[in-house]
Amino acid sequence: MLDVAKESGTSLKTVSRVVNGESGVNPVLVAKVERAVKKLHYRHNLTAGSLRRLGGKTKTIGLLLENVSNPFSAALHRSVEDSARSRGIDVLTGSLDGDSQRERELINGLVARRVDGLIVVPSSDDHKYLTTERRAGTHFVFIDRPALNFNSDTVTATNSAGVEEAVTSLIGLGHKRIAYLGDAESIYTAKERHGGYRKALRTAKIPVDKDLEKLGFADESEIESFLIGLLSRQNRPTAIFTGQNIITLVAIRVLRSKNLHHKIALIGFDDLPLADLLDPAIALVTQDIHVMGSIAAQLLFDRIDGAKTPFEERVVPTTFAQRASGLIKP
Amino acid sequence: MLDVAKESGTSLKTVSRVVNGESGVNPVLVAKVERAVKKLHYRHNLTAGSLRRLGGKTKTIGLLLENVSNPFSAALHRSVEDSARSRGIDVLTGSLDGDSQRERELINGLVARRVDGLIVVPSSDDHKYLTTERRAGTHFVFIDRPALNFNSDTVTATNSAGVEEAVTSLIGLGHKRIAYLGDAESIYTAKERHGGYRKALRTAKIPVDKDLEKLGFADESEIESFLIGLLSRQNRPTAIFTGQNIITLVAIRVLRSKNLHHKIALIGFDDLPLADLLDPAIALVTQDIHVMGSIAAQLLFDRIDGAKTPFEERVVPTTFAQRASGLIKP
DNA sequence: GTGAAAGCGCTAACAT
DNA sequence: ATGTTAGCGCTTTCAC
Repeated sequence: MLDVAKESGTSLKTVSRVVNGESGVNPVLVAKVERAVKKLHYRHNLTAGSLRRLGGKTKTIGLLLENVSNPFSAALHRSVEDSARSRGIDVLTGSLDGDSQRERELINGLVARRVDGLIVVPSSDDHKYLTTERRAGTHFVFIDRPALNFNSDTVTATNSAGVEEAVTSLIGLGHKRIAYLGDAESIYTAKERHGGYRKALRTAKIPVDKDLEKLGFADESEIESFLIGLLSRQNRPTAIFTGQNIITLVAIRVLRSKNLHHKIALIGFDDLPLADLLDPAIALVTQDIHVMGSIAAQLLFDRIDGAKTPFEERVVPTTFAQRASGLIKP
Repeated sequence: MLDVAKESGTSLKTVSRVVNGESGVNPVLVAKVERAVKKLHYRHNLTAGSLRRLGGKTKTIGLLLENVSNPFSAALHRSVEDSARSRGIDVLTGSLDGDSQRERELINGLVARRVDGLIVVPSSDDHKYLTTERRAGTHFVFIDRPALNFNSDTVTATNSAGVEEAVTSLIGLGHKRIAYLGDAESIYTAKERHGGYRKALRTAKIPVDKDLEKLGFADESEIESFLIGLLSRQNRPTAIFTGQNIITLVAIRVLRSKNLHHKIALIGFDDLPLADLLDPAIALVTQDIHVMGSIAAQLLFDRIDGAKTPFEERVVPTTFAQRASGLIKP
């Protein structure tokens, strides 16, 4: 910058003003500075600036996802990126893969980079350790699932109500034996979704049959074998609700292989590309990921801008995309 | 850091040594410093460090993709993230959406953040402007398509050979009227893929029928209407090759709506989730995205480490996943 | 092995 | 409207 000042015959501060587009600089000097910038191939150094800048903002946020390559995470990423870009903020991303150790490592790393804030799909089950980080000035917004032992802004979907609506529709068609396959209840969303299933049964006064439920699978083959067992029973279910997209995928495959895909109803949670092109088209309860991401970004930016309001817990409605597989009668 | 030094009764430099895990520090002092760090909630500031550090490395790279939420970009992102993580490097991402203006803006922004290097799926058709940036010390690796007017390391797939193989297999089944729908030839990969189609025809001495080809569509409805026109002709094609996944999707829908999905062969380029579950299962030519990403990351890290070797053009083989839709006979 | 001083590239506060 | 000076938090160099 000093070189540019010398080359243009001005002072360091004037160069700074021009480079930052501040108003109130003589156009003649602006032109001189710009010529020198070009000549010397000067590139402004943003990181050096944030060192001294008031508030020390780096105009960078962190986004910690389950896995940047899964469709849910990727869509969330895009939504956050769009909100961030409109404010000139860059996004550092990372995949946690459900690993709580990695969550801590990545958060520490991003704090060391002095990100202005973090949007996190949490992988750990205790976030007390963030209290210190927040005191040091880093803001946190949780998305998809809330933090534990740590109060913060949170964006979730109506997991329970979404499942309840879909299962109720199955009951409306006359189904009484509805299987439920989901993730382990230790996962917040899985517990919520299962709760919605149970609530729908309770409302319809259908007793819970634990043999029709399974929560938590080690891998795809375990899903498959449970389903095969379920379908080969005397008194097999007439409908299946799958609480997560990999489980839905396996269910589609198994139903096909048993040639039951037109006989047994199926509704899944989470979007699935091409679901409407399958035969039968697959009914799904989906989340409005774009809205969730932009709300999370907005909450974070408000905190970064100094909002001192109480933490918010925003809940975004799910959508029930009813399709042929959800309309099969018992 | 000075506060920590005071608290621990040591000097600033000793704190720096401890915080950076340098060897040759008295364990007693290390313990003292660590106690003070805890007590004062000290957090190391990485960005300040890179200001003075030799070589000025920020341990950050930029990754510019078509759109972080599309499956190809997302998979590439994950692959690069994994390579970067193993070297303690963070990744700043951005979506270009085919906008060359945005490409320049984002690259300028990332250079201003002093990323050590960039991996780019280019959206512009002239990269001469990067020459200056490279001279300033930023390294570039291009992926999926090469840069124009700018020599650099590049990772691409065997677009042409992949299509050629698939079209040749159609010819082997007896197809002579094979339609080709792809992106505009201004896009490198689209041109390559179309070239593979033409080559397969030439080898088999099948004359090109321009009525069976269309390159470049404004939107999905244009794809749809072209296909509908194609299929309602007297002398309609017996097979279709689609050079990109959105076109493949539309083709699947149109073939179904005309009830021709079991009569006309279809092979598409790029992976499509659930493609094997459709009826018929869809044959696809796919890229090994994971390998492409890790090669790109490796090339970039080598440059960052100072490699002065000539620029490399690495080509990763595609895979032909033959399935029912590709086996339909004329 | 440890510490003091200089300075990375920039912005803030205060002149002029 | 423009310039000067101090200092952000750290690493480097070099002296002890």
